[in-house]
Amino acid sequence: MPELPEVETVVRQLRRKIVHRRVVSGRILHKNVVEGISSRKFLSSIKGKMIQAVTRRGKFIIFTLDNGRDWISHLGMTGKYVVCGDHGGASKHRRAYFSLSGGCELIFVDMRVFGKMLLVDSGTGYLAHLGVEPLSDDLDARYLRAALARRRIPIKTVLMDQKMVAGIGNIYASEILFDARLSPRKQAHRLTRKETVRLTESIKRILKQAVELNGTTISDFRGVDDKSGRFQEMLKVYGRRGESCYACGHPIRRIVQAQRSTFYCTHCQRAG
DNA sequence: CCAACGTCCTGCGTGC
DNA sequence: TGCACGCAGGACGTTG
Repeated sequence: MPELPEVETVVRQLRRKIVHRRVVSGRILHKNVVEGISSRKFLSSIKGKMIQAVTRRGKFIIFTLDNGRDWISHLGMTGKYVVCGDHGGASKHRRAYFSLSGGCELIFVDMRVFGKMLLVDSGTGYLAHLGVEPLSDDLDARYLRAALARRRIPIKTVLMDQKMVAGIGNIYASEILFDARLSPRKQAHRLTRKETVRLTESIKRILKQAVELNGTTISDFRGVDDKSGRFQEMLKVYGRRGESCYACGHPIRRIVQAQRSTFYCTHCQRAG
């Protein structure tokens, strides 16, 4: 479900509610949720530990524990965390349950079970394969130009490659390319210097705006406290197949790239 | 090294 | 009504 803005929203909400609480007990309700070790081992490793911080890297959530280990979680397509009996905790798609100190409950709900949680020693570099954080200074036109130069695939597909830039998914890839007036079909290595600068600016502008609006709520995405994001009101192309482009009036087209939907305006985003 | 494709899951809407 | 199929905000392993 979530891309960088949604995960950032979740992390900020979780931070307010669960930092400095201890894990009193827990239950894993689906066998595929914990990766690498058994559910039993996972639970015994986090039990009694305090959550010192909640942070984000790409689309991963990191719960820093006070025993030198990180509890890392990915929401997959449909995962979400519900805290303290907030709306949604009673879902039949509950996959994990944690009782925290102070009478607080943390519940992981995930219909499709693509979400994951695992435990790593802090600083082992489990997330080291991820590319730069798009909202940090690490992402600039120079970095992007070098990264794109060796890729012989469409720019849309490259934008979603977490090893290049971490956090962009299917919705924001389309929105970013519309903002940059670039065709999603253009081969990555064929972007000009000028286009690369534009793309860099669009990545930052769109993601920053989406974070400010608490992400995009389509179908069932909700923040931890069940508030909707508001970026869906800003979507210019995603999910708008056949509708008129707000800029030029031409119909928005849907194509499939790397088995994912891409939406774009063939007039505003001409190849070439 | 790179690119393309299948797979892990469940549920919903659509059309026959 | 039933059923097959396409679609869904992701990532990774295998194959060529």
